[in-house]
Amino acid sequence: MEGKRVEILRKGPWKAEEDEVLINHVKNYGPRDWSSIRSKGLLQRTGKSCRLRWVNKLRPNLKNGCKFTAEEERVVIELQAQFGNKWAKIATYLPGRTDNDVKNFWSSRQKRLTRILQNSGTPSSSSKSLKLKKEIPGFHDVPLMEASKLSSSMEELSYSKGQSCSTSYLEKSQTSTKVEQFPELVNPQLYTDANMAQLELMSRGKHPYAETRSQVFFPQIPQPQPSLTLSLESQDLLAKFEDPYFSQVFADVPELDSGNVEHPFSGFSAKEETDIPMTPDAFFHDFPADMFDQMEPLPSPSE
DNA sequence: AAGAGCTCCAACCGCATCCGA
DNA sequence: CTCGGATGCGGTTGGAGCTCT
Repeated sequence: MEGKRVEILRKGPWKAEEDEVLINHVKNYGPRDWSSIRSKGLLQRTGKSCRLRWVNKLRPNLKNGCKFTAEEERVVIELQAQFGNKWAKIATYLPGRTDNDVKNFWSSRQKRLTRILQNSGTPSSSSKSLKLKKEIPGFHDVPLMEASKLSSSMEELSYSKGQSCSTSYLEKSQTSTKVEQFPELVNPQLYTDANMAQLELMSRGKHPYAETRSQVFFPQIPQPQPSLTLSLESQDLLAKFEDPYFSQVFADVPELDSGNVEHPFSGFSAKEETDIPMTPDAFFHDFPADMFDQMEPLPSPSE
């Protein structure tokens, strides 16, 4: 066996030192040449493993450890209905989220939905339903008049464990048309976690507000927001530009600078949590001319 | 307090696609 | 055109940590 070096391939959880090596590699060479990391002897990890680690954990501006907001939930649910299990594609619409995040979110949601539907046949069987109710503090305290806001209200209410996360571009673009404008019922399949919790209560034969009200109850989801009326192509583009890593990483990579990579959102995405320094005009200035062709025209102020 | 059950998520695997030689 | 390596993607799994009884 001489001449044939037996390579020990590391698997499993990453150590901080390994992360550091990986980050250094990306700083020097960009997010590519993953397999050279092993061939250079920097890490005993496969290129695939390195890439995955970078994409899912080390990439800048990831919302690691943050629960999906109600808005993100809605986007995932909507896009899943549209694209199917194209997690990578869906993830491009959710800044800071990876395909793995979306995939995990969806599968746990599916499990939960399955369980709820099963329990709906056996209302008394769900000791776990009680747990679910507990996961949404203040659930029973939401007055009926607030029901149409439930989806957004639950954004804060439903994630007892998750820290609050930064507002995404998507959310930001929609704050002026928050969900209170959309009380009407939409596709019942679009249950958010919060809605599912209500559904679960229903499945146990108990309306969340049954104690005080007798109105017909149904989970209420906001309608697609204006930003979602963009053509999918444009959204793709937006999502790419939105990715903060797009500029951050390449700014550090000299050999990639030749193209002078600069995206129209630079200066925006990095500060999206605080304020938007650009004027609306400047903001749209660099978009492709046809980008808004398929947008539904907003009513003019005079109307 | 302890054990069982459950959820979440990081990471692996296999297949598909891309791309350069 | 073809082949092989690199990369991307979606499905799956295993373990840590949490909740419930």
